[in-house]
This record gives sequence, C-alpha cells and structure tokens, in this order.
Amino acid sequence: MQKLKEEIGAVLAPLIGMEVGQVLELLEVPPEPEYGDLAFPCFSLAKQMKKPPPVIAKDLGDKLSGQKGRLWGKAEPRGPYLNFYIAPKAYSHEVLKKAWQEGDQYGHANIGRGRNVTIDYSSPNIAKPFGVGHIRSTVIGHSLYLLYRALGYNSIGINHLGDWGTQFGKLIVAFKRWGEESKLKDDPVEYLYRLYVQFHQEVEEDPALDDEARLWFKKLESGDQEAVSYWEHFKKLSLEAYASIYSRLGIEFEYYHGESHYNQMLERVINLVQDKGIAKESEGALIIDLEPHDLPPVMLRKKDGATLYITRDLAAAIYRKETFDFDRSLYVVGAEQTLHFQQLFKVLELLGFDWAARCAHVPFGMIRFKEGRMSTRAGKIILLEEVLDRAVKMAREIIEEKNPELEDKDGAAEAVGLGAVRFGDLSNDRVKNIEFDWEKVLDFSGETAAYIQYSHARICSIIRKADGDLMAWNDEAAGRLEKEEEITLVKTLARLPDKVIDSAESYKPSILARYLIDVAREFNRFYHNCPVLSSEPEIKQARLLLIDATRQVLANGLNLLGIIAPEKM
RNA sequence: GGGCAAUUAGCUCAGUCGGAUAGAGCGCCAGCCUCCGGAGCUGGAGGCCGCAGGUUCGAAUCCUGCAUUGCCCA
Repeated sequence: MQKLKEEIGAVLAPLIGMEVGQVLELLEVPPEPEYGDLAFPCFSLAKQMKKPPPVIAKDLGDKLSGQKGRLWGKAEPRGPYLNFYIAPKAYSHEVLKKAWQEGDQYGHANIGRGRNVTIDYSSPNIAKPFGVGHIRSTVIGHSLYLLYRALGYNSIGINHLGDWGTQFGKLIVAFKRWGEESKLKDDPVEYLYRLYVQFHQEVEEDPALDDEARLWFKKLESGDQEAVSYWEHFKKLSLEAYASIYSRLGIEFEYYHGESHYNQMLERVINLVQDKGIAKESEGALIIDLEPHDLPPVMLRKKDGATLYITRDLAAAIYRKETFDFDRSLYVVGAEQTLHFQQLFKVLELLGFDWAARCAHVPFGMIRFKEGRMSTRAGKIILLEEVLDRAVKMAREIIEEKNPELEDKDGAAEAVGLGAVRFGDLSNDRVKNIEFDWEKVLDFSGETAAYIQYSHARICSIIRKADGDLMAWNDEAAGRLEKEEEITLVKTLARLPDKVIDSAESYKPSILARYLIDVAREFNRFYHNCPVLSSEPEIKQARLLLIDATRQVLANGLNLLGIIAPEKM
C-alpha cells in the first residue's frame, strides 16, 4: 500500500542519503510472511559505503531499533535485507477504511486524467462466423477498455470490422450461384459461412471461380451498384448477428469503423508516402523498402492498382490520431500479425509521426485444436455461441444439483457460464497458445471464475444473514483485527490498486485475474478458520467489515474483467 | 532459407526490477469440528526451471549457441 511505502521511505531516505523516490523504487515484498511485509535490499549501498550488505542492514536495523511508524511496527535486519513489519491494527484500519469509502471505485485511480486511449479489438470478419478464435481479442480488448477507463482514461473502443476484401467477391459469386434468399434470412452468418466453405471446395474443381470472384471484388471497389447492394446486404445481416453476441457478453464499442470506412482515405495515404519520398515504384507496384530497419518491404499498391491491408491500416492509424488525439493507440490482434504491426509502426515513424511510439500491438496466442490450427476456410472451427451455450448449460446443471432453492437460476447460470469462458481466456499470459479443451471450458473447480464468484456469493450470503449489523462504518471495529488469517487477507486486499495499474500498463488482464484467485484463496482460508456471525460482537463487527471489503475487491476486480459477480449462485 | 515467440511437477500454468527455501490448479493419496453455502479447506507424494556455455556478490529471470514446438515473411 502506498501510504505504508511512503512512510518507510521518509524514515529511511535521510539515514542512507537517498531520495525518497529512490527508496520507494527499491522496496520489495519479501517472499515469506515471516520476513516482514516490505523489505529494503542493501545491495545497492554496498559499493558506496564499502561494507557488505548484511552489515549495512544490521547498522540500519540498530538505528531504527525500538522505533515504529504509524503503519509499521518494527524494522529488523535479516541477511542483506532490512525488513519492515506492519502494525496490524493500524494497517487494517487504513485498508478497510479506504475500501469502504471508495466502494465500487476501490482500485480505480485518476492517472489517465481525461487522456484518450483508442483500443482496436474484436474486429471480426463480416460474413464469417464468430469463432472461439475471435473471443480472445474481444475479451482481452474489452478488459483493457475497462481497465483504462478505471484509471481515468477516456477509453475509445473501435471495432475494426473486416468488411472489405476479396472474400466479398467470393461470397457474391457463391450466393449468385448457389444461394437462396430465404435460407439467408434464416441464419445469415451461418449460411454465408456455408457458402464461403462451399466456394473453397468448388474452386478446387473449377479454378475459374477465383477469377470470377476477383472480378466481382473489382466491381465492388469501383462502386458497381449490384455488387455494392450485395455487400451492404451481407454486412447488415452479419452485424445484426454480432450485435446479439456483444449484447450477451456486455460488450460495447464507441465506433464500428470497419476497413471500408477508410476507402476514401487511401489516396491521401499514397500521396503522403510519395511526398515523403519513402516509397518507390517497382514493376508497377508501390513499395517501401524497410531493409535498413531489418524488416521486409511493404507493398502499398499492387501493379493492378489494388491497395493492401497495410495501406488501410495506415489510413486508420492517421485517422485515429487526427480524430481522437490519442495518448495511446492499442491494437488487440493475434500474435501472427506481429510483423505486420512492426512494419505499420515503422512506416508511421518514417512518415515523421512522433506518435508512432504511442501505438502498441497487444498480441495474443491462438486457440488451437490438438490436431492443429482452426481454419475458417476448411470449416474446422468451433462457434463461440456453442461454447457459451454449453458452458451456461453446464453451470445450470451444477446449480440445479447444489442449490435447487435458488430463485434466479438462469441469471446465475449465465453469469457463471460466461464468466468461465471469459476467465479461461484472461487468466493465462496472452502470448501463449491455448489448446481448446471442452473439459477445461466446462470445469468450475480450482482456479476458475466460478471459484471467485462463489467466494463472492458466500460473502453476500453472510452479510445477508448479519441482518443489518453491517450498516455503517465502525472506526473502532476496523482497528481490531489481529489474527493471522485476517491480516493476510487485509494485506492481499490492499494490493488491488497496484494490480489494476500493472494490468493496464502491461496490457495483461491476466495479472488482475491471477490476483483475484489469490484474494479468493485467502478469503477461503480466513472463512474456514475464523467464524464471522458466531464470534464475539466486537470481533463480529470487525470481521463483517473485512469480508465486506473482500466482497468489494472481488466484485470490482471481476467487473474489470467483464465478469458478473452474482450475489447468489 | 530468414525472422518472431514459447519451453518450469504426470497434465494445465504462475513466478513483479536479477535477490532470501521453486509456487498454484487438475489428477493421485490421507483428512475436515453438532457451527456463517463442501463450486470449499488442511496435509502428502511429485522439480536437471529444454540442453550447453557466458555475464556477477547472486540467474527460472539477462546474453550467446543448440534443440523442440508454434507462428510470420518471399
């Protein structure tokens, strides 16, 4: 906790001739509770003081012996470290009061001070089903969106829809040949997807289909009325289908600016690049040589005049800077596009945009089958809706078994099922590939969202039974905690604000997710060792405040991951 | 062919800025009080941190090479 650190920094700095800020940088959390709560490592002082670290630690310990601060109780040397121990009662009082006062804002901060952050996430391809592969971008991106907003930034969510490209030529050909309007109306995305797969099967037999598709895309680009009306039709129906998934997951975007949104800007990008003199013509194509920067060349325009993804992405990046004047611009896109983004950012830099350094690719690994990667074209894919439905159904069965009296079973099952799917994507380091495994998706024990939600629900249950005993802040009770399980839990709760900042700045919601597992674990230990309702009145008051703070931390944390914390389940 | 990333317990994974005795979950084994919800808790077995060098007071963590896996580029 910040106040504790500052207090220690203020005591230590004059003793060793350092700035307070430097001391704060060096302070670390010891690996074992018995070594105290904050440690000052003396290694860095060894050279200037010409003494070995353990001797320095001991000298400092002697100077501070018998002393204590408001939030810390003693300082003791141990090996090369000077360990500080908190004053349990004062410290718990401080932490619980902060959580109580800040309520659903606990863990939030104002370090963004109204600055804008654009976050490009989800970004599915129109007319293709929403596979489990897309959920990663959606869920990670949305959590970052919430995290930045909690830090005071103005988050701007952008859904960079894949609503342009040669697949529309293919779809038009497929629909004209084999399509039926009635089936399209029935289940548009599924049907368009089937046509898309069929196209790729038939093209094996009849390669001329590809030429036809190219022709139709060309028509679309030049504004041919028939082509455009097919495109608009497909796009409208797909968006309606996505809207229902987004609404189920509670996900919103400020803007649906798909690839087609930048069509009119491409010419300007080409001109910009040519004016800067960083591009050259090569066999009729326009390319930028990035050899001096150890990157492969970038092609902006093919010899037939067609532009490429990167041209569009350059336009989008510039548009975002001009429109939103972002402080940061994030792209939550799969790791397979890392090179693409390196090239994109390098070109922006070469164009003289100093804000290129404020753009960041937030990569993540792919979801794969045991047998290999998923493929939209080959039809090897699992639909997100199927995953959500099965998870919710399984949650529903477990509720039926464990809590048959529950009133709102459907609501709880939805919260737990969706939470499980989301948490599965958020709890591990995003850069790693995930092997899709039904058993893991449908497992609600151990390190899962359900564990956290369940802890939350149990706390709510206790508070309900306390029947009004927890109505107001109680200054005296808050300073009464001293048992080991209580203090350990308090210390864990105190870390939420730091964890939120860490998660946002490293673009890793997994840090917050892991932390919530820790909180739930510490709560469960406390719960099994310290009765709340049946304890002495003074202790009961104190413990009610403690579990209420725990409830707040769990709820706030889950919310930042986009997961609902039900009061009963 | 070139590049990027990953590699930690049987399996799935954490491990903060290089720091104190390497941490969880699943699975396995043994337990859990007349008590607040057992989706829980306690204990046990289980480790060449991929391999080999290097940097230094100190390396799972940084550097080099190699191996394996995944991805990207022409």
